[in-house]
Amino acid sequence: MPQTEEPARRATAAEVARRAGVSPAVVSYVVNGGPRNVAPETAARVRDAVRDLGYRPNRAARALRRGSTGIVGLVIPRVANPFMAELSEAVQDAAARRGLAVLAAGSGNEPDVERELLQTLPRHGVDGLLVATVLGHADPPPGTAPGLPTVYLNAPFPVGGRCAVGPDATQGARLVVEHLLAVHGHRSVALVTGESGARRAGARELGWQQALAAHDAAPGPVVRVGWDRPGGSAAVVALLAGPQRPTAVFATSDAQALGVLHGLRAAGVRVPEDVALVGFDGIEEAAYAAPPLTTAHQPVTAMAEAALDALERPGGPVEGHQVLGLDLVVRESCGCPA
Amino acid sequence: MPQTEEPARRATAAEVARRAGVSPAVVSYVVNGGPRNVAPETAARVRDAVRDLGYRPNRAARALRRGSTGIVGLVIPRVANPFMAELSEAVQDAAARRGLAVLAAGSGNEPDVERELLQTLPRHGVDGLLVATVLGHADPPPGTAPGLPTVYLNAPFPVGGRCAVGPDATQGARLVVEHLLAVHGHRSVALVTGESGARRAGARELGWQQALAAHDAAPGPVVRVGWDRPGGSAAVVALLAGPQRPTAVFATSDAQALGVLHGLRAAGVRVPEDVALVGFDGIEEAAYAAPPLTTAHQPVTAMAEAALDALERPGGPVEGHQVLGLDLVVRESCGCPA
DNA sequence: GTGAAAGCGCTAACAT
DNA sequence: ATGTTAGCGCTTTCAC
Repeated sequence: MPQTEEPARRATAAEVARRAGVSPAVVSYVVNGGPRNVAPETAARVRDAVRDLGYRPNRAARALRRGSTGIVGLVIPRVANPFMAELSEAVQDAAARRGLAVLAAGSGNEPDVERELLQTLPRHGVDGLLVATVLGHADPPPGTAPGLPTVYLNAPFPVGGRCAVGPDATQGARLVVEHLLAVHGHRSVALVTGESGARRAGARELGWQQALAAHDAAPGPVVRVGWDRPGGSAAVVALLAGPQRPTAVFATSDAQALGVLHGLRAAGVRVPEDVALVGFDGIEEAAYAAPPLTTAHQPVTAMAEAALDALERPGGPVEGHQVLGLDLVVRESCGCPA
Repeated sequence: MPQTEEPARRATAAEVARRAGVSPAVVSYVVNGGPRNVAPETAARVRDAVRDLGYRPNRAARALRRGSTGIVGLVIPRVANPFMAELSEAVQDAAARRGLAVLAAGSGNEPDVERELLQTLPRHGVDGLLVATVLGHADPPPGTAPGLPTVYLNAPFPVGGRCAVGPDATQGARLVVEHLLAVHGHRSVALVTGESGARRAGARELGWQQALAAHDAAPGPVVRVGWDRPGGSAAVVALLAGPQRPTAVFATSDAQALGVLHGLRAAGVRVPEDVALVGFDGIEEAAYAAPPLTTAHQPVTAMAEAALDALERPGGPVEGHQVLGLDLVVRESCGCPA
C-alpha cells in the first residue's frame, strides 16, 4: 500500500460532524471561516475530522445553496490561435490566484457557434463570462445571459453598455508603424488586417492611418484576410501583385505577420532587405521567426487581471472601457540590426 | 428595446410547471426526454412554457441530484505551449460533440502545482479528469481523487494501473529519424530532448535509437533541455561545441526544434544545408518556420476522441494503453526540396 | 458557542 | 400519463 487510501465514497459534512461530535452547522462554520465563530478547541476537532475523512465540500451542493460556482467561462475564437492561447493562460493564472476555475470554449471563429456558446456556457453554471472574440466587438453586442456578469476581453473599442477591457490597439499600431516611418524612413507601409466586419480591425487600422498621417505618408495598400497564419500567407499574393510594391508591411496580428513572412520567403522576397515587416500581439513565437519579428506586445497579464477584477467587483462589472498600453518590441524584421 | 428581454431571475422548473399546468416531474420528463413518457400534447405545452420563460435547468441543482456535472477537467503543463494548445482544442471539440464542457488548468510544468490541481479540479465537481502532463507519466502515477474517472492523455507509455491514450511515440520518432537516414543518408543524428526525469522522453529517444540501430549508425550526441523553444535554443550551444558536429538533429518536440532552428540561425549555421533538422508533434507553427519543419504529426483529434470515449465508457475507463500512430510530414528542414 | 431545521432547484421513485 | 414527494449536501437563520 503505497499511500493511505482515501475512502471510495466522499465524506459529507454530516459525517465529519458526527466524527467531531458537533453539528453540521459547526462544520460549515469551520470550513468556511464563518459566518459564526467557533471555539478554537472545537474548530481543531473539526479540522481533525476533516483531515481524517478527507472531506471536501461538495461543489454542486455548495453552488446550489450559494448560487455561485467559482467557475468563470471564457469564450475565445480558438485556443490553438497562439495569441488566444497566451491570453487563456493569463486568464487561467489570474483566475487561479483568485481561487476560480475557468471553463473555456472556442467558437472556431463562427459567429453562430459563438452565439450558442454564450447561451450554453451559462448553463454550465458559470459565475461570470469573459468574452474575447469577434462577435463580442460587434455593435450591438450579442445577448448574453441576463444577470450574468460579463466582461469583454481584448476589446479595442468600448462595447455598447458593457464592461470591456482591451489593448490600446490604436496606440500599439501607431507604435510599430511609427518605428517603420521614423527609424527606417519608410514611406509606403501596407496594411494586412482582418475582415472588415470585425471592428477589432478598426483600432489597429486607425493607428496605422494616424502614424502615416503624422509623417505625411500616403496609406499603402490594404489587404484583408483571415486573422491567422494562412491569412497572412494569402495576403502576400495581393501585396506583390499591386502596381508598386510597398517597402514595408504592418500585419495586425503576429499570426498574420508570420504568414506574410512565410509567403514572402516562398516568393523569394527577403525580409527585411526587400520589405520590412512588423506585427502586433507580441506572442512568443514571434521571437523565434526568421528574422525575429518586430511587434507591439499586448499586456495579456494585465488585461486578464483587469478583466477578473471587473468581473469580481461587488455589484458586478460596470459599463466602461479600460484600455491598457502596449510595448514596442524591436527585433530584426523591421530592419534593425540583431 | 433591441431584443426581447429575458427575465432577470431565472425561471425554475416549478414555474414552468405552473405555467404549463403540469407537475414539476413532467417538466423534468420533457426536458430530459425521460425517464417516463409524456403525452405529445402535454409535452408541447411544457416546451412552450419553457420557451416563454426562457427556462434553463439549474446546473448546480441537477449536478447535486444526479451526481454529475457534465464537466471534465483537463490538466496540462501550459496552454501557451503550442502543442498543448492544439491538444486542448481537440479535447474541447471532442467534449463539445458530447455535450461536455472542459475545465482546463495549467500546471506551469511544476509537479507540485500539478499535484495540487489533481486535488482541486475534482473539487470543482468535474465528472472526469484528463491528465496530459509530465507527472502523469511518472511511475507510480500521482494519486488522483479516488473514484474519479481519469485518463492519461498524451502518454507514450502505459501508466501503471490507469487508462492511458497516447501517440506511438517510438514509431513516430523512428519515422522521422529514418527519413534522415534512409532518404538523406545521414550517419550522425543528434538528439535534442527533454529532461531525463520525464519518461515521456524515453519513447521518442527509443525510436531514435531503433532507427539508428536499423541503419548501423552510431547514436549522435544527446542534449537534454526544456521542452520548449528556449530549451531548443539552449541546446544549440552544446550541439555546436562537441568534437564532431552532427549532420542532422532530431528534436523531440516541434517547440524544441523551432528553438534549435533559431539558435542555429543565430550561430550562422544553415538548415538544411549545414545541418538537417526534424521535429516531433506536427504543430501548425512548424509549417511556417524557415525552412518549414519536417516532423511527425501527432493524431491529436483521434487522441482526444479516444480519451473522451474511454472516460465516458460505462463502468469507467479501463486500465490499458491505447496507442495511435503518427504521420511523417515531409517539408524542407530535412533537406527535401520545396 | 452550538444545534435544529429550512430550503436552494432538480430528479426519480412511488403513487394514482 | 401524470402527480406527489423525498431527498442530493450544503449554508445559514433562528433558537438556545
